[in-house]
Amino acid sequence: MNAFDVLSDPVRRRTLELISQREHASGEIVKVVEAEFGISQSAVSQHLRILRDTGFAKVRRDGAKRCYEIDPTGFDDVDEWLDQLRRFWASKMEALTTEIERGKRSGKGT
Amino acid sequence: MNAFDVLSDPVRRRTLELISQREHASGEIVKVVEAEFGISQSAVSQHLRILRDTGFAKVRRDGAKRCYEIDPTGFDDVDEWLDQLRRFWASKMEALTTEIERGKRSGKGT
DNA sequence: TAATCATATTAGTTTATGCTAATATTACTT
DNA sequence: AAGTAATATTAGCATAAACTAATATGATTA
Repeated sequence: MNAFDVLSDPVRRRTLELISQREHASGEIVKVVEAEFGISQSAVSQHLRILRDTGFAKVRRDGAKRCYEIDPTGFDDVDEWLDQLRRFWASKMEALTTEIERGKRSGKGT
Repeated sequence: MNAFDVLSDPVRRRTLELISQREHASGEIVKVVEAEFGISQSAVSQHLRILRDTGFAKVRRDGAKRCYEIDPTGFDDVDEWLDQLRRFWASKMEALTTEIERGKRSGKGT
């Protein structure tokens, strides 16, 4: 599953919000998400698996509990793609700015 | 449709790559996407509509042609969400760094 | 104005993904 | 060891979203 597919789900985004603040046990995430989205423990667990498999979350065992924390790795592809895209339109804007400056210097208004 | 949903489709991402570099007529986008993904003009047109409706693309009429260019507006939600998330784990990392520094000063290893 | 080109829209089908229900696994407690 | 708690997994169902085929719209050309 693609990094953008991962982020396209609201439950997964909410989960990432939670574990980006501090480590959360699976059960804690289930409680919040169950309350806000009305879905089952099973559903949450399946989302957690996706977050693990795609490098968005790391797990630590604490007895029977599993503690999830954010893993920045998953965001690398997203960042790279967004940055690459922005490089183009940033350079386009720069060209526009240059054009405007040129206009100003030759006294042709803003 | 959510901004992340928009970006979760590979055809839409490819389209955004194209129009971030320079304006493209609908037909040009269809050609590229048809070659790379093997989908119809209709499908591409439907994707273009989504990009318009969600603030990722702007259109200019040029006779019968429609010229698409990137609209940064659509990325605002994405940026905001990512930034917000990062603020948390950045501050966590900062705390960690501080902790490490403290260890160093009190001579307890790296 | 008829024909054609460029693009958009609609209806209906297919498919991927998210969900539930049930069950399995693993660890802790008594 | 049995019972319980915490979490994961699996199978099957439901639905949203992507696609095709057909058609509509709007601009250009003959």
